[in-house]
Amino acid sequence: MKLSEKKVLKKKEEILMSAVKIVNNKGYQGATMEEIAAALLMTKGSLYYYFKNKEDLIFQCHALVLSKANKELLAHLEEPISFEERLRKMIKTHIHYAIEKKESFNMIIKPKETFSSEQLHPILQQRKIYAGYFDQIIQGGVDAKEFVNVDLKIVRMILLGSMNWIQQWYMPAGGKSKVEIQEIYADYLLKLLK
Amino acid sequence: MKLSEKKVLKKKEEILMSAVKIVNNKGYQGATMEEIAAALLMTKGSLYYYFKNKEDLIFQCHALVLSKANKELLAHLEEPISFEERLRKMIKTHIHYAIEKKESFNMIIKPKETFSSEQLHPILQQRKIYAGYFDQIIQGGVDAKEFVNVDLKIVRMILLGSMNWIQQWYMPAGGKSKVEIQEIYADYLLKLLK
Amino acid sequence: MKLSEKKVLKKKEEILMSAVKIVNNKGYQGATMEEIAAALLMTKGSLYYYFKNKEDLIFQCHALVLSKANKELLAHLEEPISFEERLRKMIKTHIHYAIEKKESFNMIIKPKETFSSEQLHPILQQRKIYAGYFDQIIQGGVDAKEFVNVDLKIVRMILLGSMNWIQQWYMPAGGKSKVEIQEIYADYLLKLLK
Amino acid sequence: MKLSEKKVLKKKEEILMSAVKIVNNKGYQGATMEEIAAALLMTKGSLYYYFKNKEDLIFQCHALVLSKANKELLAHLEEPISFEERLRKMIKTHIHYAIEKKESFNMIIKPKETFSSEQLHPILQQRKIYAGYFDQIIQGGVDAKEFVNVDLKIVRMILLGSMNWIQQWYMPAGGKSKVEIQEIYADYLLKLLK
DNA sequence: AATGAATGAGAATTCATTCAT
DNA sequence: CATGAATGAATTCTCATTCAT
Repeated sequence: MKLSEKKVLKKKEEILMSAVKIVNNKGYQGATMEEIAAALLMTKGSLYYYFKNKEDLIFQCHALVLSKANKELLAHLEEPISFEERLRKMIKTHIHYAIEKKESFNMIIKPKETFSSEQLHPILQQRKIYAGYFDQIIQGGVDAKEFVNVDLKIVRMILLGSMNWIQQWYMPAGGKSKVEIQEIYADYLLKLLK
Repeated sequence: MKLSEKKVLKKKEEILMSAVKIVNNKGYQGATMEEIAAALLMTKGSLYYYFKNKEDLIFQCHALVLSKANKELLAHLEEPISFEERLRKMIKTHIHYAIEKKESFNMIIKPKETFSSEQLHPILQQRKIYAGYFDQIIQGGVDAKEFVNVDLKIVRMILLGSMNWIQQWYMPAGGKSKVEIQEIYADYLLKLLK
Repeated sequence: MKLSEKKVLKKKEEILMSAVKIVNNKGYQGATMEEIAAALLMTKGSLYYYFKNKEDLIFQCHALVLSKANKELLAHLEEPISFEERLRKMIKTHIHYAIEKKESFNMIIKPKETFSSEQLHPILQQRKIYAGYFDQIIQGGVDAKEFVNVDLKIVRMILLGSMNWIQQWYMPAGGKSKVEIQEIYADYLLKLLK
Repeated sequence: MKLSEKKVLKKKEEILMSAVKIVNNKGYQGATMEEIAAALLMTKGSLYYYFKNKEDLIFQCHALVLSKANKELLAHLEEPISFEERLRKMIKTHIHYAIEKKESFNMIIKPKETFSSEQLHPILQQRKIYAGYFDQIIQGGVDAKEFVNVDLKIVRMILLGSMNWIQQWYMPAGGKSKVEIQEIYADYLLKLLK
């Protein structure tokens, strides 16, 4: 890869990182190319050098965020500790994302009708992988008799659903800290598996 | 109230019921007045006879859905049965809404940045009331020693969050039926309180 | 004329009197049928019982105001006093209209491009008659050697123009009273004829 | 100032010059963005590249015209000739504007209720300056005993009012020429000061 | 690589007008 | 007579997209 190509890639990611925040606050329709460009001190026109069109840009936002989250989760999966400990870490990681990277995170959890089906497919694929990591740990725990036998899919849905919801109400200022929430949620959610 | 006023109200509700579906599929920005009107075999202009502007129309969509959901939940609250039974019914009702009235339901769970704060307030107020019904039952159960002592707010959040998530994945065709899901969810979620 | 017809005429005038004010504040395009109706506690639709359309309504506003002003001026014209005295009275009357009936008055002085030429004509005709009254007095005064010989049309234009302008700046609260202005203007303007 | 900024300014002025004519023929409400754009062989959308919205565009029309008129008048104010000569020149300049730049001129004399008060203020300020130039000459003439003592404000109002009125009746084709009118008006109006 | 300028296809909104009741 | 309801054309405004420089 030539240096110039690397530069382009870096710039692309820079744009995506910034765009993620805006798209999340305003939604697909609400976010304007103008706004995305302005946040980067660029002009609208320049965005079209890097991305084919708006849909493409926003699609790549999703892809970027998802692959990052997946990578992080995968790391936990492979740690040589008990299933309960591993699931606990995954729960904390997920909550961390849900709270600290709220903007990016939203992209994972609702790809919506925004995309043409050809673009939607790889995103859903990634989501499936992400969910699979949880399934592996839960099933592993059940097999190892660490967890009681459960309906795998349903329990995973309860886990993810309840955690995804946190960002709807979490306020850094008042109430519990992120760490407290991580602990409490891990405790309660693990009760489902005991 | 005069007959004419009643007629207007009925028409308004008719419009809202139809609009809810569209707004939910396309989102606030994606739904157009044209489309909303067309679905009712009206013209754009007519909508403005009933609603001040787009924001007003969509705001009233939220208000309508919320008040209906609230009413239904309240009924369960007052039944003369054990707290566990009542909570079970409320869970089932909530899931029923989340699945069957998916469109309307979405409006309740993300009012977002769509609304001017003056309109947002009454919606949040209604949401608070809705959440309060769950709190009452949970606290009641704890006081009556039916449930173990829990962090009220957190548990309620886990309940609602996990249930709200159902609509993201539920597919009537394959897998479990609504009734099954209602039962399974109720079982699992009640484990948190035991 | 039947009683019912009289009633209609009365209602028409009532509408016109009210419309004049609105049209004057907002201009032809700015004034809406809605607003005109609302000021009379009627509905838009009802206006169309009395007037063919908006243009017709506003045209009749002009006609009404002009005919009233003309009638009043004519009275002065025929008083058995010196030309100077008569002109003085006419000046005062005109200023009175310009200040006190500002809204109505504006209609006289700028019929503009608002009207179709067929409607514009009678209005211009009336204006000509109004101007003619001033011409008669000035010419009469010149013939009677009360006034010096002047360019009739130009002087009349200076008179009317300067008086029409008063409403642009006159403020009842501060500065000179209406009566003072009437006196001062009469004094200055008569200097042109001496 | 960079070249590009200058270009924008030039284009802006080009648009304004064209818009002034249209706004004047049709008024604020009557003139459409479509029409203004078409006259410049542009599209509606482009106007919004240069101006925030219609109100902004029209506001800047006023500002442009006023500042031009003010500059011109100021030049006369400083000529080293008698007060009478200077006032005569100012009268002629004003009449020239009223006749030849009728469109632009109208904007000066009636800012109206069109503007939000925050925009209205600077316009009124400019008008005050314009009027002040006349006041200076009149007062100067009085002090220098060239003119008789007069009510400064009233006389200035008579001057401006009568001249502003010219455009209501002046027809290039028939009757007197512009130059004749300038002379006659100057003669008559100066009589007020003698 | 970036930008400034322009465009055109919608979108929301307004309002005169109509008409059945 | 009056009105409520509906309409549709006109108008303002937005924004993704293009392209010459």
